[in-house]
Amino acid sequence: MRASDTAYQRLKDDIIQWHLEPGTLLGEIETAQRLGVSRTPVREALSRLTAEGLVATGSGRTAMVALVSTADVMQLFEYREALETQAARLAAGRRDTAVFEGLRERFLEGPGADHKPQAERPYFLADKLDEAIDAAIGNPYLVGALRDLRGHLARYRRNAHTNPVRLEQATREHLLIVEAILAGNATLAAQATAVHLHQSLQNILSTVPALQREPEPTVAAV
Amino acid sequence: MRASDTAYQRLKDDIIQWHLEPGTLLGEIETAQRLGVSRTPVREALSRLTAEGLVATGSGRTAMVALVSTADVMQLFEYREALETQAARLAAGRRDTAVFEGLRERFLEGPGADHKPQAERPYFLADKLDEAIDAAIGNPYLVGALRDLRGHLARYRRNAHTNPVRLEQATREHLLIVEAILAGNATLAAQATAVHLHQSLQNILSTVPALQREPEPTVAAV
DNA sequence: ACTGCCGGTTTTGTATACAACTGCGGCACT
DNA sequence: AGTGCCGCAGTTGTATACAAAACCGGCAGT
Repeated sequence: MRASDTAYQRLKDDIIQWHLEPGTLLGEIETAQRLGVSRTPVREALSRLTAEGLVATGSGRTAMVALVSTADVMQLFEYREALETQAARLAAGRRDTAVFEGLRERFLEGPGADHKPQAERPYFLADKLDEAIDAAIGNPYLVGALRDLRGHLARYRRNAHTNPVRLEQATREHLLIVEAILAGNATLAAQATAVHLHQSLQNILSTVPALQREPEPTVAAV
Repeated sequence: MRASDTAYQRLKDDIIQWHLEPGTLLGEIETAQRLGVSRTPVREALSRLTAEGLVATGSGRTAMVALVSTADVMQLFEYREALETQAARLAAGRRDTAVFEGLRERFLEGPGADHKPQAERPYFLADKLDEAIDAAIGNPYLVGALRDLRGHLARYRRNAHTNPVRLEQATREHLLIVEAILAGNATLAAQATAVHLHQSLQNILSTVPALQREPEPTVAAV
């Protein structure tokens, strides 16, 4: 494996798992030494992460881990809504019914049916749904954008982990999306997705009580 | 200005203006010599263009100008629909009425009113509309995605240039979008945008008669 | 004649040396 | 005391040397 790929993966993982906190400065020399490679592959890794939006470059080209904020997550979800409602709409028109039949049954099954720890199961199924939708739409532009988006979302997952009530609700929302896609109902699939995203955002915002009352998604309060 | 920035700009312009045709191989050494810089900035430029999707990397990491095809433009427009309908929807809720009033009047004015050659005027106004929408939504995720998208669209513009009837029709469609945004009617703004995109796609496809009958946007026939 | 291996050539990948720039601290001047 | 300039330290930007890997051709063996 190439050094630039490992550098990219390690940096991305560190950012997503909050080992590198938002705002952390990523000097090329320092990062290169930390990862045990030279500046060249670090540069490439930072370049890719900057394109994805996980790293931001301030004045003078200093790279730092992108900040998070209530305004940011709201903007992220506006973007997410654009992509995922379209994805659901298209998937409803092109899905392989066998695949979504399988998904539907797994969502209906009781916990533990597929040898997964119960706590991880909702995330596991959600990932499978994402994969199935990606495969169904088969549009590299859209799928690529969705992949980058998921990197950002993973950073906020940490905040939303803790609520079992929400987890069960999310599973029901996912099931509805699967059923709409299975029925070939594009409009319902898109709207069920929009509902799910709304609830999901509310849940994330509720984990940051101090900031959730921000009235309007104003321009980024970096 | 930095060498990597000029390399990026020159490559991007060359690709958009078809000086570099789709499929052209972009060897690092050759490109570096052509642009009069070393491989390092060329690498960064190619990296950025690859992230944008204007350059694709085949097996063995060889870079080449991304291909175009009927399937590709259809996929691009699915992605575009996701982004631009959401952009119009949000803009209707947040627009500065003065800005869109100004736009509306310019769309209604006769040709030549703003010292532009008549042929360029529709493109000029369309760009202004894009800028106004970007400013209104103020969402870096969405605006960034729209910017990259426009690079791709510019490549297809060349095919659509020639039809004055379509140009006039497009201007009317734009006017409707402006008026919907101005009225704060998010739903109408999104739907008017969808209509415009549909017509625009039809127009592009009609310029490639041999391929337009392709029944379904199947997986990219590279 | 075809297939698979092997070596050379050319490419990309990485490391590093050097140049240019940025930001900061201290100093002098007002 | 405040402000602006200057120089230094540390950073990023670029070029280039070298390493590794992929691609192509020819050759030999079947």
